[in-house]
Amino acid sequence: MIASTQTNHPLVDAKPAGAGSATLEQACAQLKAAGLRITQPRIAILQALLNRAKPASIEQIHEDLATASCDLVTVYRCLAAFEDLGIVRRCYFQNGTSLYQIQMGAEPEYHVVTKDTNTVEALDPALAGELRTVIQKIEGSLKTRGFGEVGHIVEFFGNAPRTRLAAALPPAVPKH
Amino acid sequence: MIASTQTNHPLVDAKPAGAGSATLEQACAQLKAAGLRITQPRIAILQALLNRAKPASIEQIHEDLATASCDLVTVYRCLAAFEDLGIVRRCYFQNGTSLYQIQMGAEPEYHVVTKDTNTVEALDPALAGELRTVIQKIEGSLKTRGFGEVGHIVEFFGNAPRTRLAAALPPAVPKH
DNA sequence: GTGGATGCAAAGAATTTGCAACCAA
DNA sequence: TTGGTTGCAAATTCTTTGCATCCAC
Repeated sequence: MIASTQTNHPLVDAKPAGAGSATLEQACAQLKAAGLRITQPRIAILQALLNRAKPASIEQIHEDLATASCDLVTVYRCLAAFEDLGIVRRCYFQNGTSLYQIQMGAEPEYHVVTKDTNTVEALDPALAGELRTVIQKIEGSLKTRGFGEVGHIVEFFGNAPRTRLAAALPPAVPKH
Repeated sequence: MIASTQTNHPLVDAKPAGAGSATLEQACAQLKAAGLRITQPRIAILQALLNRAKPASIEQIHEDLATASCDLVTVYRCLAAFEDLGIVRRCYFQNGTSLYQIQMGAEPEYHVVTKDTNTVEALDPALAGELRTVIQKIEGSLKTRGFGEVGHIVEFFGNAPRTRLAAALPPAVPKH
């Protein structure tokens, strides 16, 4: 259940790291390797994740399914399975909810979550690299100390414009 | 300075007022400054947080209150208020729950949460320093990019080294 | 055909809200 | 006195579970 830095799945690890962009095929291969079935809802959910690329909430993902919609419970179950396999990474949000993002064993990405709009942006690549380096050192150190299944959560937050703890946060004013 | 919030609470004086370590007086002063009242439940909760020093769940804090117990709802409300004031810092846990830790504007601490025992340990200080440095750079960069109220979440997870696991297996992580 | 997956409903858990009583300032 | 706080109960929201049905392999 952890955003492990590595996968344990030969099929995926064997893949040339060239991509960086996850594909539906890779994800399906991973499912298969784990003995899970390639079902219509799973494909639709993976598709939705791939389309977004950015972290999305369970609700958002469910809404994205549109015609290929399935039960919300199924989305929960599928995402849990995907997370176990390392296909998706879970991002923790300040209000306690989580967002899911396609990951596929690639290097973890770090981002800024904009609190008021609930959108996600990338960090400066150079700084993200530095961060990754430090995190790897820390995780290595933890493993040395004897910890198993080491993982981490890293999220940055910020407000894009103003917004103070307004009791009634006005809807993010989508374009008219 | 002597804005000394007079407390008739014996436990208060038991706490050493070391530099950098948060004290009940500081917390009370901060409450006062924000126009909030110094109530018995709030003192008890702050005390519990100070005694723990390490992140604790709302449930744990509530249990710690013992004789000075108050309603669980009050713990929720107080911690929310403390968080707004920066008196406590919230740590995000893998199962989606949060842990709270007294903070008081001091430098953020980073730790490892041991999944199986739900306990918390410090990181290697040197590595934690490196991490802090990178995070500060990133947050600075975000501010430059125009983000307001920048913040972050950083948590590491792992399973306890076997040696320690045998020692004590307290109630497992509150499942959710 | 078979066991894993799904849908639906219902249970649970965590957190919030409404409101009258209460008490710190 | 007075408005911030608390307690209790009920409501919400989010997530999980049970089980009969369904379908990928």
